Amino acid sequence: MAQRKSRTDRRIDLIEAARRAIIRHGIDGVQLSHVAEEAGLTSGAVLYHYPDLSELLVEAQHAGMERFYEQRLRQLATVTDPVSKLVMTIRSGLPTGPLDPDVRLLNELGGAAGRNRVYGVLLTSLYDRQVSMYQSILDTGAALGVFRLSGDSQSLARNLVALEDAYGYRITARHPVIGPEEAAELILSYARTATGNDLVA
Amino acid sequence: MAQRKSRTDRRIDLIEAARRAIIRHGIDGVQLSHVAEEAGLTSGAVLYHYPDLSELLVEAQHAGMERFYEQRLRQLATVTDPVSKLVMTIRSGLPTGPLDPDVRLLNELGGAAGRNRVYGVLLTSLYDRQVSMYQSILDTGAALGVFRLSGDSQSLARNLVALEDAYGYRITARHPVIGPEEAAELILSYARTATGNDLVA
DNA sequence: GAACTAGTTGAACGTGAATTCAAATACTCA
DNA sequence: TGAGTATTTGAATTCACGTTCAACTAGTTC
Repeated sequence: MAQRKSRTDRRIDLIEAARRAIIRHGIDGVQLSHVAEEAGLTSGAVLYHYPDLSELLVEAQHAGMERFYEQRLRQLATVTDPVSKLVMTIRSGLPTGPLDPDVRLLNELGGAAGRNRVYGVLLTSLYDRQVSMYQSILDTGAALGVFRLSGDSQSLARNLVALEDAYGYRITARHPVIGPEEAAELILSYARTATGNDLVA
Repeated sequence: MAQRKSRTDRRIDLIEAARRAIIRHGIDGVQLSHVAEEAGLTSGAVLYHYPDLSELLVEAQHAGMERFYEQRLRQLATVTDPVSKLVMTIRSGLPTGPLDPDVRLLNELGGAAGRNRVYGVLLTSLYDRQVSMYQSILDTGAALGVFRLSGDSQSLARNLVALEDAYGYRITARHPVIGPEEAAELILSYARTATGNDLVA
């Protein structure tokens, strides 16, 4: 028998297992047995904690998103210079490679968000928070006179997040020439014209 | 009994039916019976034409992509002025609204492309072709002295397509403030700095 | 219009997954 | 230690889906 765990511990495990299962089989292709296998449990045990699989999937997506976002914020807090912040943030929004689990998970939501309102709301809320994150970096840099913005900070921030998203898809789809480095450089080229700054640390 | 049709006609119908079924149920959630229902046939009839459902799905995705791309090219051919071309192309790459079937279909591929090589290749090739499309518009405009490009045309084109893609996702996910108009304006703001042109027709 | 061919149906079958639940097991606390 | 509770298992059941195929139907050809 698998190691017995407390309700809360097991639920955390299951959320992790669901994350992996979604990445492996797709948000619409994942099934109870996949999650059970990832968790090293039987289907019955999964059902004991989550009688409704779709609820577990939503929680898994939610947790994955929060983790992704929190991680970026945490990294951001380690520097103060707006230029470093901007460059670091651009890099932290891109997958490390085609297999990056965080981005793979987020990408699963893209299609589903058009069909499922809950996923649409989740994804939209992540986007908006990321926009705010960029916007505050841009505003700070402008206030300090480091950046000379080419437009309103919100529009620029929206475009920056949009670029991240799109290159995330390109990289996970294994574009033969656009990898993490190239994508970062493409976004940076936009960020340079947007801020009027060379963006060299 | 459903109207009897020739092999080729029926296959065309089935590809259309599969397109609708994918949009409704997701690329990983679609099943034989969904396609049959959309086509007004029984599962057996579908299987008679496509013994392997996944092949039909690939064909449906392929057809949808080609249609999307050809449509853009055709529209592009109706004007000659680089400014009009650019503005028109930006608009034609965005969904008309959250329910736009062409973009909904393409979005389904995003997540699947990370798991399925065939979908990855399809999506990558569409991206590259769209980049070429933009690049030739930019290059022409630059040659005519209408555009003063802020960087190499390939990078600018890559970013333009990336922005389209990303806003396609935002719109189908029903972002409360970013609709087709707003997205077009955001991309145009980038295109203006990229071309040094006001882009007013 | 008879023979042939291609397309379609519907029922039968097999498979695999979700669901249910009694029994087993491990932990908690008195 | 022993009673009680929470967690997990595994087997039984049910259900939904894909698959097969004989029969049927509507065209096509001669």
